[in-house]
Amino acid sequence: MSAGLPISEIGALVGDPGRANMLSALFDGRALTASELAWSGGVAASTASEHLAKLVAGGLISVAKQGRHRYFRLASPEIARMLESMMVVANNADPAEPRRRATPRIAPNLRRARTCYDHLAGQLGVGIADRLVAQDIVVLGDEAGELTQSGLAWLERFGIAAEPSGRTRRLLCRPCLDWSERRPHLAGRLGAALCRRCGELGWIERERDSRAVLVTPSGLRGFAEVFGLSLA
Amino acid sequence: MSAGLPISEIGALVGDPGRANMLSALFDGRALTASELAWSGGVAASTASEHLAKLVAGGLISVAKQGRHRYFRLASPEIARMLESMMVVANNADPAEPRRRATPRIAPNLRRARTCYDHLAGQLGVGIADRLVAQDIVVLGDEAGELTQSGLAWLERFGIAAEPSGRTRRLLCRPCLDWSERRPHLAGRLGAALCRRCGELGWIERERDSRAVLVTPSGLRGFAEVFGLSLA
DNA sequence: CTGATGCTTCGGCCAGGACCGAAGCATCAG
DNA sequence: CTGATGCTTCGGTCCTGGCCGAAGCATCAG
Repeated sequence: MSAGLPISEIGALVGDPGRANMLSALFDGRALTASELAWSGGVAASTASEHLAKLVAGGLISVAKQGRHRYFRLASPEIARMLESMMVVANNADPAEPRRRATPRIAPNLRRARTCYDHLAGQLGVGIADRLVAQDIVVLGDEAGELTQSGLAWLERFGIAAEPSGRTRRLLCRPCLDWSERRPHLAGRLGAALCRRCGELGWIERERDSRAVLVTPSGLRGFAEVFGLSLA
Repeated sequence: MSAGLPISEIGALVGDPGRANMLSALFDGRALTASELAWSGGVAASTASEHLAKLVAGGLISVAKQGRHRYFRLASPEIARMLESMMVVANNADPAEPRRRATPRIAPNLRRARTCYDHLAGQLGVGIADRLVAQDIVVLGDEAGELTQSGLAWLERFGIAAEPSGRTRRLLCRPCLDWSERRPHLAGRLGAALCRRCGELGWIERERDSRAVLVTPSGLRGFAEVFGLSLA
């Protein structure tokens, strides 16, 4: 019911480097403790505490206390969507300027495979998207993607059941510009389902305290057999 | 190719009230002069000039000089998408806090009908969306909408041809949370096409120097006949 | 109980940046 | 040419807000 914040408040919340780094760290949908976020933000614990209080007050993140830890997470998928759209703009912006001090370097394991909110990103995510398009399982556009008829069958063989209802609750398939690869990977319900299924199959494991995803030995075989991906 | 700006820079650009107001003024896709934007931002011309320079440097807006005027517009549809997603977050955020000084009051004509980037918003926009859903012309979800079979025929009768190709270049139909009505209206290619067609029919006219849209007398009849809308 | 750990509050420092008015250019009208 | 208008640059003021360290609470381990 409330009239909501002015849009500038939202911008200002994301506009501080420390807070932006914290939000980026939360972007994969996991809950992190205040200490972890202080480290992500590159600030002292006291400063981080102030930042986190503002983010909570602004409704961008929510908090759950558990023992002597406080776990913070993004407050809603809308927040993740907003951050994503801001990343898209940030990546396209300002082609002339010499970079001030952009992301210094991408850790190789992050570049290899990581999560992006609830789906797979990095070389793995982009590779999967490429193969699904090449095999005519999905047709991908600028803002949305569609599952082909044969794609539906393929998915069931892979162990992902067709959605029962809620046909438009959340977009089935959406391209998401990959931050490190600069090419789209799959988001939306399909992206999340693929990520979940790969976890069930034991093909991937999430690393502690990081968005990085580890491909298991059986995953190496699986991605090669099913997707034709050779993950160097 | 460039690594792009850090996301915090983007946030900071939107994070100033003056700049945010200017961007909101540009949100309907039109080009405005520096003076007009100074007024929108509620700052002196000199201050506005500095803000505009920053927005241009950050790639959020582009400029075209024409005589002794300089016309500014949003640099790309991605920017509009980003602003929209930020508005969604702003509207949902912070249900507790007493509003600091939100948008003081919505001008009645803006509330009645206005443009939102390239489609219709306000009571008119929401009303159209309601009717199209009620008449089973579109099915609307949280993130996307679909045109029904009968809807396709209806659209052709209304004078909107089926899209020839580019089936997924831009999302056909997308709900967009209406800022004043707090309910969705239609965006995407369909929203833009409807807005354009209503203009062709002479049902609506854009007001000068404002996002407000005027419903003409023939528009009053048209909206009543075709959509069953009585626009008080 | 005592001590360690996680987090927040407090006090104080400091820089960035938002702001304005006046002056300086550019463009157009006459 | 002169004067009006649109916009930017410059100089200077002011204050918000980010930052830290130290101290204060809470929670858990022993």
